[in-house]
Amino acid sequence: MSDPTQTRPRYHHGDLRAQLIAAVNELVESHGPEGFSVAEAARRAGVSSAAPYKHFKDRPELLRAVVAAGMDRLRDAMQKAAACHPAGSIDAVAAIGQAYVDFARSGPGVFRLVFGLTEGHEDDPDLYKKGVQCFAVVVGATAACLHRSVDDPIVLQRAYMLWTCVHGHSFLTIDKKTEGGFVTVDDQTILRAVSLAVLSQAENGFGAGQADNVGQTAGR
Amino acid sequence: MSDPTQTRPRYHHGDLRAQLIAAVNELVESHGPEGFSVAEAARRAGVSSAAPYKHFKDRPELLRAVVAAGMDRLRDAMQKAAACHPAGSIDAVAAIGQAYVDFARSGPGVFRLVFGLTEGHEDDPDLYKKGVQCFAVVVGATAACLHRSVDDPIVLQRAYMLWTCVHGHSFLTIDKKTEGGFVTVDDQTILRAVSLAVLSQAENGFGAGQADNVGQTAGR
DNA sequence: CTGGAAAAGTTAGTGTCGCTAACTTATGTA
DNA sequence: TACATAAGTTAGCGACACTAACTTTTCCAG
Repeated sequence: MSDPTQTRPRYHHGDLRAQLIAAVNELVESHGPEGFSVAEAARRAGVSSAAPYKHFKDRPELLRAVVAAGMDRLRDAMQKAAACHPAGSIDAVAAIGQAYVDFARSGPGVFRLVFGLTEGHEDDPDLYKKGVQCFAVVVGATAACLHRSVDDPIVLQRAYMLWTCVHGHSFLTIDKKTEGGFVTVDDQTILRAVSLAVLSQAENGFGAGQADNVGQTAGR
Repeated sequence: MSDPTQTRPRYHHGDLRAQLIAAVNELVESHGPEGFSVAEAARRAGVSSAAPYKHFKDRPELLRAVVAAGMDRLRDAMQKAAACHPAGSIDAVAAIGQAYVDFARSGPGVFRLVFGLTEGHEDDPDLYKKGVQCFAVVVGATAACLHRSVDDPIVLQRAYMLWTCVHGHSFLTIDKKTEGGFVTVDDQTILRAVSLAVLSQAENGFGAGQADNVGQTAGR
């Protein structure tokens, strides 16, 4: 009744629920977050404007389903990205960050829905759990990198710092705040620089040798 | 006709324009961004629901005015914060960051409006200019700190990195993503750590002595 | 002063949206 | 095969964004 991936054959007609979520995804990307309507989603799914309310209590609940699906995709993408690099490497951490930024860029509308808005969905325990799951990926990679436990306060703090930077970069890029030519940063540069800066402090002094090639890169 | 600060005496009744902006500010804080209506704002200002359209072309334009006022406040706050510390000091940079976070926390609705949404207002040249002005404050402090010119690519890049972290932290705190007890970060800690990490790289190796007291702080 | 243009407000009305109620139809199962 | 229920329908309500047409106030030129 709540898993959009498996089609439930006992349902009356098609899988309207999944179709509605897909429609909202499209609408959100083309008209911005909040720039959609239940009515329009129903229209695209070929049903009457009242039909969605058989599957979702109200508009926010439909939105929440879209957000939940988005968070699942984000978590999967980050896990997959980390798996491509040696456990405990800075590359793994940077790859997670890159996955995050890619997710934001490939679907700015949904990304904004997931993180930017608050139509009462931060109180939803399901979404909260998914959020924790996402953060857990970052924490895991951070812990491995620092050779510490996943509940070590230092690990949590560093993971959070990484998150803030990646999150901020994601938001600023999709908001086009980096355009105008006066800022030239590619993802690789910023992600590696931040990972290095945040993750090497707890170990020894700092990887001083790496520090100066950070400012050079420009293209991508 | 567009300056909400100076009252224009030649107008018919009161300064409805300013009152509407104020009303929307309140509504946005109490009902979330987008959780307001032109009609409700008019009601609060004591006029008919059609009156606002004598001052604003449509809903997005009213929104844009609110955003513009918010950006002005943000810029002023950052400038004021920086002025309390010696030019070129890390304290100045951290204070700017603190002002940014405070702005977000004191008015999450407006903050989200300024940075999170896209009801066509990133194309507005006025808002774009104000955005650049805000970033210029960060760039200025960064340049002073690094003893470099404000158009030095390294300065711009470092300023951008600072921005991403502060921006991300702001968003995650107002989204309550830091609650749940598993992350304990106070603003001071993260702001100083980030400023240090980002700003000391271009100079020499790194301020290694400071590196380890970063993880300790917990309360605020 | 005064007359008129224009600014700033009004009411009334349209189309859309969110959502509900009441009804109809298909489906799985006892 | 009967029937409970899931899944759809139409009709309708109240709210909202916005417009048109009208009224009132203010400013300013003569």
